[in-house]
Amino acid sequence: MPRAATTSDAFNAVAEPRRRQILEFLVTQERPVSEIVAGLGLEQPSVSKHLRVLRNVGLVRVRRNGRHKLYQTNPETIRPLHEWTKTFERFWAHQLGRIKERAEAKNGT
Amino acid sequence: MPRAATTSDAFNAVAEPRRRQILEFLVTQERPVSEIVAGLGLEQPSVSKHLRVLRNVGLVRVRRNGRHKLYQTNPETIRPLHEWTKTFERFWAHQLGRIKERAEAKNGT
DNA sequence: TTGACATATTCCTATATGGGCATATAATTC
DNA sequence: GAATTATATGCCCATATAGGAATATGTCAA
Repeated sequence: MPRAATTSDAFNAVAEPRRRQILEFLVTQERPVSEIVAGLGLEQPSVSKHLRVLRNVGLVRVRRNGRHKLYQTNPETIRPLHEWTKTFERFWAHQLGRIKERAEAKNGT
Repeated sequence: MPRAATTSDAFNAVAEPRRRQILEFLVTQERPVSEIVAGLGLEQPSVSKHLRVLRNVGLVRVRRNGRHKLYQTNPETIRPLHEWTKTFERFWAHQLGRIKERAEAKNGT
């Protein structure tokens, strides 16, 4: 079996660095494709393809405006990733985390 | 160019659901491979391969103990992912969401 | 050493890329 | 309609899977 499709979920979509760049670029403001191309220095077809992947997993929203299409990051879809990483937070942060960790280790949890 | 290697960074390594499972399983306690196999119901070679990927990006640590090898999640490596997702946090939390909702309602999206 | 247990690696295969390039679709203006 | 601008898609290719089965390596015990 090959690797899961980039369109299968946000985790896979976000694994690609350029897509992360695009998401960062589009989070403060909606922008047309041409601005992404110019702003990030990527080829236009490449940007369109990445946007398609991002749209398929709901990481961006589109809106047509004349001959432009305005894309914007949909932050809600990033939230589950945040929540997942957050479950590990207590294991790197404070002492309380480590204490709890040890307690659970003893407990077999 | 194909997709980046799963060993290229934590983002790619974590894109695979089983590897996320393994990380969750190993975060509270170090465990031998056999326990991962039993606990998650995966094939042993598959687990070994996933562990290799996780080790290559620093997401797990290994320690030999007799004929067992004890693996444990290294939460520090997940931290950058958490930080990245966190940069979007303020965009899903408050007013921006409502503004967007209204705009989309008008737009029919 | 031999045997048993634990883990890692190798080979194979089907599939999903992501970039480059050319081209198609869409919307606007003349 | 024709020309122009903006974006999307199609095709080709090299590469990286992830699973399955078989096998190799490693460690301990008798």
